[in-house]
Amino acid sequence: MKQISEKIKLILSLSKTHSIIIKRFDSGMGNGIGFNEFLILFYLDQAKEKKLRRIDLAEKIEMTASGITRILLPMEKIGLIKNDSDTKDARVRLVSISASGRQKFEEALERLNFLFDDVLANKKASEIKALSDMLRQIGGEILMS
Amino acid sequence: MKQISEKIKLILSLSKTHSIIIKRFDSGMGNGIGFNEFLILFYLDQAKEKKLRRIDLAEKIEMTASGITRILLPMEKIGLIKNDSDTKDARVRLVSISASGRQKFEEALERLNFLFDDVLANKKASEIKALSDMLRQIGGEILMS
DNA sequence: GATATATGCTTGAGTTATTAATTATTTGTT
DNA sequence: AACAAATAATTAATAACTCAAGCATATATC
Repeated sequence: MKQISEKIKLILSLSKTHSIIIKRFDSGMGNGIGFNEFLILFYLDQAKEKKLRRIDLAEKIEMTASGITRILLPMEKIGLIKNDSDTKDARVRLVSISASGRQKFEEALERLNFLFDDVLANKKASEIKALSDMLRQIGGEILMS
Repeated sequence: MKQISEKIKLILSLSKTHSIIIKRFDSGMGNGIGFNEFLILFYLDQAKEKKLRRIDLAEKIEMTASGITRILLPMEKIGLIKNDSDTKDARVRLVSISASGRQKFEEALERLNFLFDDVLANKKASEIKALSDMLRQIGGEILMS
């Protein structure tokens, strides 16, 4: 039996759990939106009145600018987001969340919170925070390596 | 500013770090194979002389049977895996890793280990194990919820 | 102030996955 | 034994992304 390091096991665990979460989100509990659409609405909601450039959105959700163009198109069509031009830079197309987009987002957020209330019921707040921080750190380290 | 729960932050962290890992793996460090191909080779390597059914592979890597069919086709063509039929059940097509597949896998594994030696350099073994266990637990909880 | 280079975004083509339907075979029921 | 239901795998159609190229605009350099 080949010995598999704990580092590799970590990657496998992370990958598997990620797949499970995305699958669950996309099949029903996402309130009609996919996980990446949820992420977009999240960052737009965080930005509040401020608008985001497509390129910034791309960086935040680890997607290409091309992918952003394509995912935003139907989102605008069904009124989840709004487009604006930048007065300072004509190349830029700013994106902001609409009222109905914010509502849809908040509903999805609530469902996600409910699910994880159950899933993480036996975890201490400190544990959750520690796990979260560690994951972020790892991501940062990879980007810098 | 809307308050975002630690639970949601955890999902965001997990998702982001996952994206970063996959991106890094698929662009170069995977030794020519993609992350899902790596996962397939991993489980086949673990199984050693035992062969796996496509459906089992699908479950292990959280992919559909259809996806497995498509990803295995080119892998067989370039000789990373081998196909066999089951003597007991004619519906089944068993898959096993080839010698060259094992070599390719071990090279990718080594690179991944090197990368994470750096990335996790400041983490204790116990921390890594704890993180890994917690992620697996969460995945399990979601499946049961 | 003209020209080279960089940046933001979109588009066409290709890739990789999914879902729904189909085929082949096995298992269970009467 | 006959037939219904379940299971393993594939296929066709579709979805969601990527990469490479291109267009428009902005910035820097001479």
